Amino acid sequence: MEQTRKHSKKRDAILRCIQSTTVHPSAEWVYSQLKPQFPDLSLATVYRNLTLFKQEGIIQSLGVVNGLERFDGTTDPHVHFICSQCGAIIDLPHISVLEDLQSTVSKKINGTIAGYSLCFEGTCEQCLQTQEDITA
Amino acid sequence: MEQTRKHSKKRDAILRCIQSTTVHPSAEWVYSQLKPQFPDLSLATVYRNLTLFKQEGIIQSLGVVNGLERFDGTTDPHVHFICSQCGAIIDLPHISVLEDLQSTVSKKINGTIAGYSLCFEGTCEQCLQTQEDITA
DNA sequence: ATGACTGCAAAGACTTTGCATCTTT
DNA sequence: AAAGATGCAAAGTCTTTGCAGTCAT
Repeated sequence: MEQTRKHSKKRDAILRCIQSTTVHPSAEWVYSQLKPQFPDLSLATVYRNLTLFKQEGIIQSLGVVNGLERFDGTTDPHVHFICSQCGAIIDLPHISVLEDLQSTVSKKINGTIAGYSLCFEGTCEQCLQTQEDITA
Repeated sequence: MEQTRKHSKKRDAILRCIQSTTVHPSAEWVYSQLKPQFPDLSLATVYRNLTLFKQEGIIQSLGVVNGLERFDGTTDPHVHFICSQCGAIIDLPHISVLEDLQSTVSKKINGTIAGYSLCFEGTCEQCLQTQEDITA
């Protein structure tokens, strides 16, 4: 039997939550956002639905930062900046040069490319600011 | 008191191991490689030293793939390809276009950039081959 | 009603840590 | 000797899973 999807308010809320933020949240973050509205929400449900969305390809995983998997409500490949101090993940506007790279790369490895992730790492503006404050 | 580093055969071996392979290994992989040569080696030691090398900046972490953190004995930022089927991480020759991007990005975010990681994802040649074999 | 969805708690998987012991200097 | 390094096992974290109850169709 084919698995038929049923409607679920919590699932909807989880998806809406991740799609309406720019923080590239972890499961825990989504959970804590929705908990007030759904007092009986379980973290397991968040994990289960996030996994589901990933499989369906409507969200993407950005990998693990400081032990927590981070998600992106957007599915198209794009560029991120991760602050190595606070773990913030900041979106950067699409950089078109990569289109060319993609075809170059697929030829080089003789494989197929499903997507890419270009990630810069360093210290974000806010953390630089904080440092200054402390040093001052 | 300043922590003085002492010499350790196992540490040396761990570093040599990760520096002399192109597989971008996990801690477990390094452990299993060295275990025959050091029967009393502990996985904890591998983890501890890997963490140490990371802090010293002589190796880099490529993030978590299928639940396992993967390392690279090389520290300079470069491009990788990850096979989403088998988890293989393949090095790709440096792509110079990124130099320009880096400065563009640092201006955009008003932060400092320590490095980047450009990662393509898809199916590697070997896995494509395997699929053909199965389908055939 | 039927099958999917969920909460809860237990189980898992990977990594870290405490402590006694062994090594290096 | 003194201080770091290691093995072992226990503890931690994040994530997944089993199961019984709940909700959507």
